[in-house]
Amino acid sequence: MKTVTRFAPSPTGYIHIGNVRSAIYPYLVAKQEEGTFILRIEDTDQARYVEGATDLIKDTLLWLGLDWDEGPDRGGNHGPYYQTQRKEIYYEWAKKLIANGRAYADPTPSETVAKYREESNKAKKAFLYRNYRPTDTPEWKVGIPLRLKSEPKEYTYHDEVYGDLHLGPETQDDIILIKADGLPTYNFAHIVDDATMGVTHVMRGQEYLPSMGNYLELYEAFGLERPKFVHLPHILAPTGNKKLGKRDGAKSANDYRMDGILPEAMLNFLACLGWNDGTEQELYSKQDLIEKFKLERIQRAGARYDEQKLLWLNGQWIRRLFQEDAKALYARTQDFWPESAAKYDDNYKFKIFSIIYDRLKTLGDLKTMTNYFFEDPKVDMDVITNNKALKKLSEHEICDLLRQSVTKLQNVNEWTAENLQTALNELLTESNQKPMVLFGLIRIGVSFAPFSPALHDTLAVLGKNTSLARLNAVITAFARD
RNA sequence: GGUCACGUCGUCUAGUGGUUAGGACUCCAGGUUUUCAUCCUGGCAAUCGCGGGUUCGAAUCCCGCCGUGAUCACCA
Repeated sequence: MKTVTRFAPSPTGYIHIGNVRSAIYPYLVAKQEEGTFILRIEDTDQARYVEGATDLIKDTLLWLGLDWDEGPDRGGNHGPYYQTQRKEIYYEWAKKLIANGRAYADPTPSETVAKYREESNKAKKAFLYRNYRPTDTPEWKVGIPLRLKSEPKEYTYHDEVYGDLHLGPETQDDIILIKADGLPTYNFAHIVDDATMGVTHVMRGQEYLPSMGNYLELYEAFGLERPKFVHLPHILAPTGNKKLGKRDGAKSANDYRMDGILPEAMLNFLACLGWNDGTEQELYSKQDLIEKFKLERIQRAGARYDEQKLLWLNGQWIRRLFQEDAKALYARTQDFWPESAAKYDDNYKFKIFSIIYDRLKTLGDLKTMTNYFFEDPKVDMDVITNNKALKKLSEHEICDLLRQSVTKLQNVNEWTAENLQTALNELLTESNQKPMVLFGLIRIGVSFAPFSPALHDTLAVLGKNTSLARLNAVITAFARD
């Protein structure tokens, strides 16, 4: 049987990164078995529906490279892929249940149901509606909630992550199948959809584990074969033990994209949060993941969301992708340069990127780390006088050193990194200074930045005119004092 | 309260009867002739939730306990 998996989000806003993983794993399972990955939009909750949320979700999936085989924009043989467009299918299935006496229309007003619930809560008992099942039920029609007529019993099932599990009769209840607004509940719709779409692996968060009793009963009532169940552990918030949610500041994938996190790193990070292949590998490409992912190696305990590791992974990916194809990676940096870079061409920016990429944690770092390549830095004498290595020198000595440097550098005819390296080394012996002092001084004089790439690289990219002009500007500033 | 699940360094984890309990992130120290970062080397860090048992031997098997979380919607 062909493997079919699905990601079925609700368009109630952006999907935060904690939920993205439940799209990644089904994708990997489908791809590694040359199966089908379906995107289904579960938009049956009209109250929480957010306009544009579907686009946000699609963007996120596309950014991460999780393209779906069937679903919105792609079509497929099992559509429609929006639940609100599948009403007729649900009604048809509902009628099967009514016909064999496993569902009934419930005329009980919701206020009364609420009262029942309150009673149970007060008595400190789990609320089971079947204890209040009405005896006189009308014929079902849209407008009246349709409930499952549960026949509670023991169930045993296998979960690919959690192993063999069993559920007692107390877990089954007369759940609502179709709401008064005529739309199905998740509990009912997902089973019908998965069955009609041929889904072989039901993958979702572990919060659905307690509802399995009801689902198992539904599969049975429909005479359906059970799909494989894969419940995923929660991703925990950075602090506390609760699952990560928007309230903990769980950001959207788009937030990370704008911060300059690479999708490769995000995919790697999320996939390995609660999963590993048993080796000591840390860096996984999408292809690696597709080849090596194994459902049974998913952790059972929740994994804490640790942004530190994401950042590290991102740095690793920046370096790796640069080695693989520097130009291609550079092309992805367009939105991350400081404003002052706008008037410079790609050639110049690519040179900068080439000497600074290996100290970036995110592409966003470009914004703060490259300013001095595009505009002359403000000459700030304090930066020099407060410098640890330069403190010991008098202003006079510093000035002399600067002049000596300018003279030396002026004689570098072909302004290349190699030649500069040579000149700089000669200058070191001639001036009889420590690298910390001499190079530190030139570095600051030319950038006034807390850190920068290797000095000879920086000077080479900056160019002869700019480099010398900046050093002269510092000399002038000293003379003025 | 009922039901279910989970429990190895601060964090992510390896580990399925015999290991000095391994790796990664973070942190610290040293090195790579400037800074920052990369990279390399080394270090700190888990009495394997606790208590019993089985066994010559247990993180690994059994029992009990504790802790944590999820769930008990006309939300998904």
